[in-house]
Amino acid sequence: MPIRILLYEDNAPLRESLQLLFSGLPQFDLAGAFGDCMNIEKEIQQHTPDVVLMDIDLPGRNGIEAAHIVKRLAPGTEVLMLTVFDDNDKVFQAVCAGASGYLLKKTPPSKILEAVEDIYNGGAPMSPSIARKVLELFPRAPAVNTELDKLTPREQAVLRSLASGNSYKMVADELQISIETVRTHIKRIYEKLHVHSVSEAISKAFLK
Amino acid sequence: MPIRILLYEDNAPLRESLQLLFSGLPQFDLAGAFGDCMNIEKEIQQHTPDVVLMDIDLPGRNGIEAAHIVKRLAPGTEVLMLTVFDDNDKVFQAVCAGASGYLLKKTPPSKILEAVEDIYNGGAPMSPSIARKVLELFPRAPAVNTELDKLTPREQAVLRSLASGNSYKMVADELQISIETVRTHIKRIYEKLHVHSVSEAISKAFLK
DNA sequence: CCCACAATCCCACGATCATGGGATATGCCT
DNA sequence: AGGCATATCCCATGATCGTGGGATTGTGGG
Repeated sequence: MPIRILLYEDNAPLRESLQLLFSGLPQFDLAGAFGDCMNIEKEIQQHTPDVVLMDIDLPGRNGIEAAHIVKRLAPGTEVLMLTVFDDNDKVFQAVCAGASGYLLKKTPPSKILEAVEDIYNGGAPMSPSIARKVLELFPRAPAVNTELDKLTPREQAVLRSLASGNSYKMVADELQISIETVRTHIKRIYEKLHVHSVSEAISKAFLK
Repeated sequence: MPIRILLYEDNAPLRESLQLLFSGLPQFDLAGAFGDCMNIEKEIQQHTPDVVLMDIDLPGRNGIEAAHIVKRLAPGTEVLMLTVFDDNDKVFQAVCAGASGYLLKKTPPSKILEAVEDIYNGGAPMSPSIARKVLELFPRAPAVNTELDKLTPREQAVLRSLASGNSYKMVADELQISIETVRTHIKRIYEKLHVHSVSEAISKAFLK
């Protein structure tokens, strides 16, 4: 069965060339191509696409809003953003809107086709520079981390393992040390963070 | 100038074949290859690599800890994780540790070389399935909270209270219910989330 | 009018955790 | 050489948690 696609792109020449591109290939079924997404609710419900190719900078209602709508109406439908922007803000908004892929428009057509198949198969195709931006969005702890910094690397490793839901024994296995050593590390952690349970330690170190 | 690389991989055959792979190419300079990262501080300072290829599952001190160390000692050095794990937890930890790339070991050698160049040039090479995991880590507004949504409002309140480090008794006081009720709610939470401890529940509901 | 579900409370038993003692070894700094 | 931090391991005891029952109330949908 071909991958059913909807395309939203206000630039007519680009839209038509993409249309042409998909029309020649049996593994794709371009169900529709539109210059704006003012009626996207109807179009989504009518065509039930597997993948939506979405430009960000659209007239009237932009691609970010549209992505939100798609994910609300059809959570299983994958949204692949296609845009000239690669600034942090746009990437962040797109990700929060539920997009699972993000390609720059300079991406060669063959890569776009590949990306559609990728995203349909559960992947998240991204231009390398976009992927980097996504990573940079993560609150990578540097400043606010006063609490975590009090712990030695080993203690941090123990706490991370606990935070992922492991028991003492599982931590011991994962870190290749005895359970007694795990217990000792945890005692130190409790002293340093002034807490008295695993969940309290996780809370102080990671959640706030 | 070639890209200077350090390699950490405990599987000797794989390590050696990667060594061989790099040694034949002038654009790469594999400065060292090690079976563990117990002395990584020294090695980083001595070789000042551009890129560190890091296995996650190493004996003694794992790749996550090592990535933290690398980024602390040499923030400009890029860390490319190479691993068999693609679970949310490992990916999250790697990202938080400062890794900028994440490849599954099944990745063909040619793609690994490409990824090293990508990461050196400011990209963030990731296996598609990994990229998807990274996206899923984001707190998406309309709720990727599939897990949290399974819980009733009261159960969510209990779990939030636990996540802030409270004991059963403290939860009971906070929510003005008896400790037995708290225990019952927690039992339901465990059933619904398929977990067996407070920290595991917190992990499933909030951290992933 | 039931029935399912949410929310509340109770008990008992075994498993796990928290805490207080220890101990040894290694490396680093002075 | 001595002090300090880190990391490893051991044991005992009491507190807390995890799990398996059971129970009552109110609410909303079929």
